[in-house]
Amino acid sequence: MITKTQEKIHQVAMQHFLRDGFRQASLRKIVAESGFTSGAFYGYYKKKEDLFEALVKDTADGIVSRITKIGESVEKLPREQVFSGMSEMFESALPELLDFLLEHQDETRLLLKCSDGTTYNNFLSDVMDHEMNYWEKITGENFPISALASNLLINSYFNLLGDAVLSGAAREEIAKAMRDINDIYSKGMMNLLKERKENEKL
Amino acid sequence: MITKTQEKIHQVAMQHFLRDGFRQASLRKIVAESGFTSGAFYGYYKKKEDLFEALVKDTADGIVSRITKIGESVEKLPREQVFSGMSEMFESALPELLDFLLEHQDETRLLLKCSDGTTYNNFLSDVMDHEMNYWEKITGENFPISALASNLLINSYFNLLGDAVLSGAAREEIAKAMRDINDIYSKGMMNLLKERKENEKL
Amino acid sequence: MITKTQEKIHQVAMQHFLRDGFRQASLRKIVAESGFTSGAFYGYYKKKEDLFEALVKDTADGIVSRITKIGESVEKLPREQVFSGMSEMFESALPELLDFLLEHQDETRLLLKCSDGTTYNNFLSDVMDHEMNYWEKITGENFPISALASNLLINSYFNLLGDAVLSGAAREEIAKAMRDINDIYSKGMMNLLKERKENEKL
Amino acid sequence: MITKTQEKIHQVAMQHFLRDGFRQASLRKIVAESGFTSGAFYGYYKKKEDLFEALVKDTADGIVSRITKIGESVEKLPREQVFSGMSEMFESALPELLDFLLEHQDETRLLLKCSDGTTYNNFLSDVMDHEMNYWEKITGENFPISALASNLLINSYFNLLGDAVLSGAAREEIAKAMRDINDIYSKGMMNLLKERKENEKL
DNA sequence: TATGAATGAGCCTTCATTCAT
DNA sequence: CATGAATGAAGGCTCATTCAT
Repeated sequence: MITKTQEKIHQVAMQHFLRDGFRQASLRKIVAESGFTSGAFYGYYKKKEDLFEALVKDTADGIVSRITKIGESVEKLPREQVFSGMSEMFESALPELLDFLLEHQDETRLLLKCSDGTTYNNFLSDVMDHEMNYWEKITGENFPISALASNLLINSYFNLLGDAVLSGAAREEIAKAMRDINDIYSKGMMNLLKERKENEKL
Repeated sequence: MITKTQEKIHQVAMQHFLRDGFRQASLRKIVAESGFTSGAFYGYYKKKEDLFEALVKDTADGIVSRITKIGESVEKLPREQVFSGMSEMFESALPELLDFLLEHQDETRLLLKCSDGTTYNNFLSDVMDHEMNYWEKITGENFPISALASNLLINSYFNLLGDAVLSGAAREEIAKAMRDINDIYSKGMMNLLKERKENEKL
Repeated sequence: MITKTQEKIHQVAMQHFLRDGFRQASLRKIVAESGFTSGAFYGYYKKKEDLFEALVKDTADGIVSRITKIGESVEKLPREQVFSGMSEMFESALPELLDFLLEHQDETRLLLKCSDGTTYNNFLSDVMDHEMNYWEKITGENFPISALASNLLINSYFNLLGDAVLSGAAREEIAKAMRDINDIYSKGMMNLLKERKENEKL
Repeated sequence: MITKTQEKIHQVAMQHFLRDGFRQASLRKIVAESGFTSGAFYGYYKKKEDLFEALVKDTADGIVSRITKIGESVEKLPREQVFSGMSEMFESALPELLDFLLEHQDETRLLLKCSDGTTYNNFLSDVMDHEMNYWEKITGENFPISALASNLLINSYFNLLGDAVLSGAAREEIAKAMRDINDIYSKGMMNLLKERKENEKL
């Protein structure tokens, strides 16, 4: 399905895109370093960006589906349990997402740091925007933070996760850090919720 | 101190840099759209990047000094109060930083989103790296999260702040969101700390 | 090994370099007049200077090797015969060098008159400097002219040869002139040597 | 007659022209380093080249007149004495010319090595061409070397003189070297003449 | 499938010079 | 006398892409 030629080009392109970013990377150099000519490349791809997509698509889709799954789980929760449930959700969904990202670190970096000039630019934000309806439930009458705040927090959380994966630390260290961070987020939110409710009663 | 010519160039450059990013923006187009020739530009600046710097320097310096000031305040706290104190610190320092960023929204966006190809690339991360010694105090024996986790959190916090400012929301809305988020962070951390201490006693 | 395209570019470039010198010649004009675009050029060469080198390298190497050969012959002479021998050496080596230069007149002119801005700038002086150890023998106890004088003379001789070749005169006329000039040099030197020796005896 | 402004510009221009050559030197940089603006320059000179000329004219004229004087002396010699006389002429005229050149070393270097792009390009050759009628006498029935050969030799001699002056050696060393070289030239020529005459007799 | 020659637009920068003030 | 803003042309070079073979 994928020829030796493509394989070689992919391998070299990965290095270049990681090092220089999509736009700054030179297709001619990638192709030349792969041992082929420009013409050969265009037998497989129509545009430079198609090469980027080839490197990144599976990982991107995997991330989207995993994040979507988290969203869907949250959505299914009864409104009163959204809050307590969400933390557990994250906690239980995190390991798989984390493992997935760690197994595709290069591609993740491509998506998050090297995609300027491609449709994957602002990949994470776009995903979050797209799935935002899932998270909207946590905003509302029973919960006191604004849509803006929750939006920022959710985004921030996934950016943080990306940074964690790309930090270069060992898997276990990252996992522990993320568990702690999850704790902080959820405890912080629960506490805020409780406090506000108490205030309301007065 | 700044001529009409520069003013016009700055104004047009701001639009182009915001739209295309530093690298992708064409100096020729900026200058032409400003109503001048390339040669005129180089009477004022030595390099394309100098133009970017001219647009951004004051804001960048302002951000650095304000963040540094927060760090220094935290550093001065006695170790036992770092934690409770830090939240207050942030809370009290935030309004000024926030106002500053909101007053220089375009420049802030330039710094955070359009600086690829300039020395301001990764501006926030660099600032945080540089000031990291201030925050290290919160990692240590009395506090249970790893250096990685605290590093990620601090970075994440300022990125979130940047996103908030650039969200386009009204100042008050942003300020409220940030106060809530501060609350969540600090309550979350205090809670985690307390819980861990209780666990230790057993 | 060399395409029609390169051939055409070489031909046009030769004219331009001869007329304007390397630096003053416009690559854009050369390429355009050759019937191609700038991009085409850079498929063959990495830099403007590489084009110059392509035109000139073989000739430059040929000159260096021929001059080196003369130097080596001189070096092998026993000290007492350096002087009488050198003249013969030159006389016998000259025809080949002269023919070589005349066969590559354009390239020679490029090297001697049009190389400003390239590594071949000061080509002849550099060659002479590099081979200077060969000629040093003629300076010393048995010979009365200073290192400066001999250095100047040797340099002058080869510059003169270059001028002769580039004079536009017919081969035979040039050859005859050079033979006469060789005669003058050698007779002049021998005479000076003899006279000084006689003076010493007194 | 020459203002402080011009003086300063001249001084800086001299350095730049010596270092970079006329063409490669940047007028803007010269003027700026002199502490003035481009506009100021054009109050004194119409073109960049005029500045070069201002630096060089007196020296160039001095050289021309001195060389012309040598030529005129040679011209006045009766035909039979051209040969023996010429050597003396050179020998007697040399010191003054040499001193003149040494006193104007910078200007001489400008003329001989840095004048590309000005009317002084090929200054020496042009002078020699222009004065060539003076030297033609030494070619002819009584003298056996061709016009080409004598032309080359005369040119070569003055080039050598220029190199000597610019060698950086001490005045006395240069003078001695030139005396020796004169000797070689004249002895060589006399000898050739004598030998040829003897051959003719046979 | 792969070549490799060629395109054409674009890049940032430098220059000598002019001219209104 | 000097300023300094502006010109306008030119410079070498890189790029993604096309296409006949």
